[in-house]
Amino acid sequence: MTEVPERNTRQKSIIYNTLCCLSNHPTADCVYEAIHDRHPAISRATVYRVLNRLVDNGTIQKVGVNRGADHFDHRAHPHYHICCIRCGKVSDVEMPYMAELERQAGDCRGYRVTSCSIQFEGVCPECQRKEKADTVR
Amino acid sequence: MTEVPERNTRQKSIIYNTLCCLSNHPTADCVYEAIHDRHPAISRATVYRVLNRLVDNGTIQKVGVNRGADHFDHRAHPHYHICCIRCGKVSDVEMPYMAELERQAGDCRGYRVTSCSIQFEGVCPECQRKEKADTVR
DNA sequence: CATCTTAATGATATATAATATCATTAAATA
DNA sequence: TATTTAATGATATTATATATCATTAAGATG
Repeated sequence: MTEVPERNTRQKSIIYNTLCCLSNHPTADCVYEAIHDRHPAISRATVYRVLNRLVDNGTIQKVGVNRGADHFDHRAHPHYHICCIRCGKVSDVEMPYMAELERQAGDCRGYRVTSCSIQFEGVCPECQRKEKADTVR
Repeated sequence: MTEVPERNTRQKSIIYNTLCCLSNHPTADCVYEAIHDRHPAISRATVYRVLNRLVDNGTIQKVGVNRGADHFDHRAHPHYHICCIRCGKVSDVEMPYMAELERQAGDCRGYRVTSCSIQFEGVCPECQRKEKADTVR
């Protein structure tokens, strides 16, 4: 039951810094690729492990999407995301966070609600432009 | 561009009927297992294909969850679901559907919003009971 | 500073979920 | 009944992520 001390490693700071620099909600693999050129010794497994640990920490957040790999957001505070159904890109949604939603579903079916996320899907501006171009052709 | 006719096969009706009978938001694999005893010749791949086709049809809906396989709901009309973080069970959430949410995020970042789902997570009554029992022990 | 304990890492194997491929079957139509 | 081709069954493959385990090194201790 005693708290296990967490060690600060070179890998952790590199992975976290890279996530912050990328900033565009990359997947674990994207973070790995970005790191790999300059730090070929850092393992893919370590990237997955460190990102998940940062999520458990509450330092960052994981953004699950309908299809494909999880994305990661270097900002931990609760907010919504939208995922492009064409290219998979994830962006922030500038909408007030509805903290009362969890409570609203609270009594339902006797569940104790622990989290509640809204997943928006759509077509990003770039992909809309591509669509338009294809239609004209 | 012409519409391709869809064929009615024995497998489709068996798979759809099984989904309706199970009713408890099973995964594709659960549907396969339920079918396999009585219909060993029906392939797992066919179960996946037919379920996805029914989703595309709008006959049923796919329920994506944070962790683990997608679940399927034989009812197509839009409503929310909650997934137990202990046992993975999926249940309906009796809460009015907020159709205006899509519009609310509409202008955001220039995305054309196509869908919006809320994913509740929590601990189901059964797992709460187990937890309590474990704490007492 | 040297030593010790063990958390963290790197390499790899494995698990899981789902799709792709392709020869064969059978539904719908003529 | 014959024809066309969508659908199927078997299997391989892909994608994402975790598990395993020997090795490394962070942080504490003397």
